[in-house]
This record gives sequence, C-alpha cells and structure tokens, in this order.
Amino acid sequence: MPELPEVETYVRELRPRLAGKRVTAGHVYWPRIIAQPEPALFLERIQGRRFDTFRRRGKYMLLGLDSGDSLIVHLRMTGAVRIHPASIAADKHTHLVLDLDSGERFHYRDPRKFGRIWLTADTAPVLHKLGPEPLGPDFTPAGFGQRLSGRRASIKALLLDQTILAGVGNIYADEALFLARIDPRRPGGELSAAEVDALHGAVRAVLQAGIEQRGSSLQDYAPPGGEKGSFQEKHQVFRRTGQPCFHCGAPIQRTVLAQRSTHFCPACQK
DNA sequence: ATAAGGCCCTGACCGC
DNA sequence: TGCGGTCAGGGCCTTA
Repeated sequence: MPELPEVETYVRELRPRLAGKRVTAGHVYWPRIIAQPEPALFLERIQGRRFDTFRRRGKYMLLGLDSGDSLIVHLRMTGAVRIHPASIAADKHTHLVLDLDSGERFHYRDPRKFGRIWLTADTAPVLHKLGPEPLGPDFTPAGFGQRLSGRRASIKALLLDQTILAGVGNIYADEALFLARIDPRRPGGELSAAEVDALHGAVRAVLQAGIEQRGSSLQDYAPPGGEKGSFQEKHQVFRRTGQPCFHCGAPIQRTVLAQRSTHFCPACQK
C-alpha cells in the first residue's frame, strides 16, 4: 500500500531510470487503468515524448513530459512501475507498457487493477481536492485544527481523508496516532489544541522517518530500484495485533474504523 | 456539508 | 488436492 513515503521513494528512484528517455511506442492491455484520455489518444499523445520532470503530490506521481503533458500515476494498493530491459515480457498483471528509446520498457503492473494513470497538461482537475502536503509549509497546526473542528468522524478516518491532508494512508495514520498517544476512535473535532499540535508533529515525524527508510515493504512491495524499504521494521503498532506495545507492554489491539484495519495500544493511546 | 456504505479487483488464506 | 467463501483496502460514487 504505497503512501507518501513509498511514493516519494518511487519518484526518487524513477528519476535516474527515466529522465531524458523517450517513448517510442506503447500498449494498453487493461483500458480501465487509463483514466484520461481514452487509451488510443493516450498512446498517440505519449508517443515521441521525453520524460523530463519528476514530482510527487500526496500519493500521486507526476512524471512530466517535454510536450507539457504530465503522466500522473496513482498506484493505489498493488500498482508497481518497473523499467525493464526489452527482454522481460509483460505478464498477465501488466496493464501498460511503454517502449523507450533506451531499449528498455516502462511496465505498469497491478494485480488488483485499482491504480489509475492520467495523461494531461492540466493536473489541477486530478489534484485540486487534495489537502496540504504534510511535509510542506502549508501544513500547520492551526490549519489542521481548523479542518478537524466540528468533525464527528474518528480521527483515524479523518487522517485518511486526502482533502484534509494529502498522502497519509493506513500505515502512517496508525503510526502517527500512536506516536501522538491519541486513541484512533476519538472524534476528530474533540481533540484539544495540544493534541492537534502533537498529531501534526507526529504525522510529520513518521512520514519523514518513512522516507528515510525508503518506505515500508509489506508483502512483496518494493520501489522501482528493487531494493525493499525498511520502515516496516520500525512499526510500533501496524499489523502488530496481540504483540506487546514497545512502550508499555500491553497487547496491541485491532479494530475497524472507516472500513480500515486500525491498530493501537489501548493503554498508551487515550 | 458530513458520514457511512458499496464498489472495483484478485491473491492469500481458511475450513472442509 | 480442490473448492467455495472471506478478507484487504484507496479513492470515488451513491445514499441518507
């Protein structure tokens, strides 16, 4: 489940593998993966274009082309991008292949087919609903508190809401709430100013630590370089149900909030 | 406006 | 071994 640290790692590792390379041809094997424009036009517009800029916004990768278009990629749950030698064949889960002038190929592979890819000169319609970047200057305790005020949904659900904050997913939400010692079940609007402040700091801290570890590698997830991230070794609560809390020893508890597995220490998080 | 639930998908896992 | 059933989960859509 790629979240902000995993997507950031993705962009960093794709840059040296893609920069300056030109698309010579392409093939779409599962049309629904292409959100915009329709696949035939998508291939027509990307052909002959060269990758030149590499950015991230929330969990979206923005791969800029010399035409002014951006290839926007959202990996959702199981999406993966690889730059393979042409000798590696597309398997049944590979839904988009772009031939590159380097002799390599860009593969988009996604067993669950949840990911989406856009090709557009105007990224705003795709991204405009996103809240602030958690590691950027626009994410402030005051603004965060304002977005939470009056909300009755659980703070866990609100952390997953990309319009409040862009880039946090299930792993980093649980980890941030543990670091801030806040019970994930509490209504977001009921957090005190001090708690909002602590959570703001905790979100930044876990995301920054995640980036430094090159993300969390669960199941067979790995960034495009192939070397797995290691933040999963630092998880305090995520998928540690029944195991002792590293802080107090109480068993980590699992519940479901916003239809998502939620892990927390019932003793530490109030 | 907010909250909650369904949907898309398929590999992994479970019980028989 | 095989098979049916259940689960996971990000973002979007519908419903209340």
